[in-house]
Amino acid sequence: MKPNARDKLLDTALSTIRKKGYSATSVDDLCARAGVTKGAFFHHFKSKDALAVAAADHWSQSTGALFASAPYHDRADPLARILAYLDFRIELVAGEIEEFTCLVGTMVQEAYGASDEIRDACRRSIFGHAATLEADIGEAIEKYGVSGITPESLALYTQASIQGAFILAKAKNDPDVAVDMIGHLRRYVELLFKPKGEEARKK
Amino acid sequence: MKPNARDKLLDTALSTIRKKGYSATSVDDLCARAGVTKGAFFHHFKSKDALAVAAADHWSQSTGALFASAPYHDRADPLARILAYLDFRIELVAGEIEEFTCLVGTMVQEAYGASDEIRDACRRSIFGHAATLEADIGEAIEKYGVSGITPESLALYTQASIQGAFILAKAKNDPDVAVDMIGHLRRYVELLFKPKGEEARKK
DNA sequence: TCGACAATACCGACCGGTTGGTATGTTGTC
DNA sequence: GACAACATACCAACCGGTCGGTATTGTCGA
Repeated sequence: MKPNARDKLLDTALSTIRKKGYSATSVDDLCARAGVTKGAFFHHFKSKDALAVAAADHWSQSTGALFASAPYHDRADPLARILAYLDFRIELVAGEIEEFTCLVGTMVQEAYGASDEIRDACRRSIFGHAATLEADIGEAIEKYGVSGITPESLALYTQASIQGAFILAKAKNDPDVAVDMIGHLRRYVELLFKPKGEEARKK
Repeated sequence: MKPNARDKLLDTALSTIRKKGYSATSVDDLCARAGVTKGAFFHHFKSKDALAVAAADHWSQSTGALFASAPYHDRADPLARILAYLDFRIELVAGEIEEFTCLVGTMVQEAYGASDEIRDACRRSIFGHAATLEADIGEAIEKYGVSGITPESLALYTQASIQGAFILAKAKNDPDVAVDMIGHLRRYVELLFKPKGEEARKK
């Protein structure tokens, strides 16, 4: 089972851009790491920016598969599913920083003003993943009678908090701070859905 | 009052790096925008990375002055001060994206793996600003009898959420989503400190 | 008050290496 | 023999950084 040049470049792009950023990652560097030639690169991608768009889509696909098969969907209660999702996000924060941070969150910061195509690919990835949370949030809102928020808005806020957690982890060069930040996000969700006047005792 | 080359370069760096990212901003570009020559650049900064560190420190200083003189300190109640701070942050989200997003949040994503000096300058800026919130949070925790969180942790979480809000605004190319995200952060703080007889009694 | 000197601020041509991108093969497969 | 999948060689523009030089300012003794 031999991966072709295109797949090797895409996989290499994910790790390299996450570690060095998009602009600082050169085509030559990518080719050398992937073990392919420059000719192969421009055979599969018409430009460096096109590779970035393809990498963002590849990212959407692989992370989509990861979350689709994650265990948090099993819970019967919609709030439990949301909290289990956040616990899963906490579990993912492990090892080196470039291994758990977000490709598209990193890339959009650099490229939002330079390339509409890259920005839009990153938007699709982030907002698309957020959309997968909306059903559970909507159910929880209805079940627990919460008012004043929409499923879309809260779903996006989970992603904002997690992206921000990655920034702080990078700044401090310490994954633990990201775990702490997602813990706050988890507490927010608990407080939001906590039935009034009743203390939900769990864990 | 004629600004010297160093100050012009620093001011230019803030806006340019916020718009294009650090790696994509060339020394020539900076010099052209600032109206100075390359000789002047390397007279004042020994390298491009040194300019980045100086720009981060300059950013810390100017934002520090902005928040120090902001009106939210006037409130008598510590929780009111925190909420007024968040309202102030919401007010700041106006105009073009590159005018309200965070220089060091953008820069640390690119440079955390490439330069310890830049990463540390960004860390000082973010964590230093967060530290200015700790006193108010500490007072509010004591006054409202909240347990389970530390002032440092919550202060950092405000910054994480705000940084994440900027990422989403960039991805969507829409400042409004950032306002919505900071609104969630504000709601979290309200819920955290809302007097709850039952929870205050226990533990 | 002044000239001598030094330090600082700034200039712009220049350098070697790297950049994204192209033009032209070569190879394997149907 | 057509076509996709690569490889090789190459390019002009650009990159961060250097260097020798000049203009301006500060200082201090006479």
